[in-house]
Amino acid sequence: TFTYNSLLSSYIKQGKLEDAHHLFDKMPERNTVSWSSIISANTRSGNFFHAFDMFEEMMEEGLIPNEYTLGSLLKASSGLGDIWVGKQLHGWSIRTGFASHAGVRTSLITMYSNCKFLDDAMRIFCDVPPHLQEDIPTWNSIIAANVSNGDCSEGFQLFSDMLCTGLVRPTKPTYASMLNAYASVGAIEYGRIIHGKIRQRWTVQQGATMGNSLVKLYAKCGNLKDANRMFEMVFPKN
RNA sequence: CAUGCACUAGCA
Repeated sequence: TFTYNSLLSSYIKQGKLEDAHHLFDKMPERNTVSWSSIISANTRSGNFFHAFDMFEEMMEEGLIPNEYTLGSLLKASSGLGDIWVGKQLHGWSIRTGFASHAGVRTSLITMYSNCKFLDDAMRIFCDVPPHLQEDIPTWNSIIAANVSNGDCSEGFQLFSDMLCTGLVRPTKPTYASMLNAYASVGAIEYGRIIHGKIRQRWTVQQGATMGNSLVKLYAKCGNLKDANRMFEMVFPKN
């Protein structure tokens, strides 16, 4: 089964979902890892309903989801904006103890955030025990949650709290959220500082996924010349 | 052997 799972995950990495499903169907044995792989592949590609279908089939085979499966299922409910399913999963993860895993927490925060329940997202974040404060996706998710739900000042506060712990370094998603926040409050000069930090750490190529946020920042703040310059740097061929 | 975080065109 390990061998089959490895092959399965390599299909998924190559984006060959058809082949992955085909292999999955004819595997002699499927364990929780196999199911988690195929379910996460479906949520990542936006097939949320299919992910839940597979989840049902998994249960029918008598297998119990674990923290990996749960993360993907929460992401699927988040993608559907289905707060009801999300809450069911939340309840179940508390009862089983999986809620204590960093990945599950992050998914819960994102799920509540996408469903516009910022308060619930914050409640989850506040329960994070100290030893999980070094998990950067957890910070990123709660910062993004506040920024995208309109509470930028809380986003700035959290960012600074994060730096104060000294436990984690910002990553690309962290900076992207900060750029979005500065864009939405029109603080272009602070945005430039972030831009500088990004340039210190990544090449234009490596930082390409933050290009959109940079274009947005400069465009929003009326500096079309810089926005155009960013656009050309990030998408040189177009 | 598998999970979770930002960005991801235009119009509306």
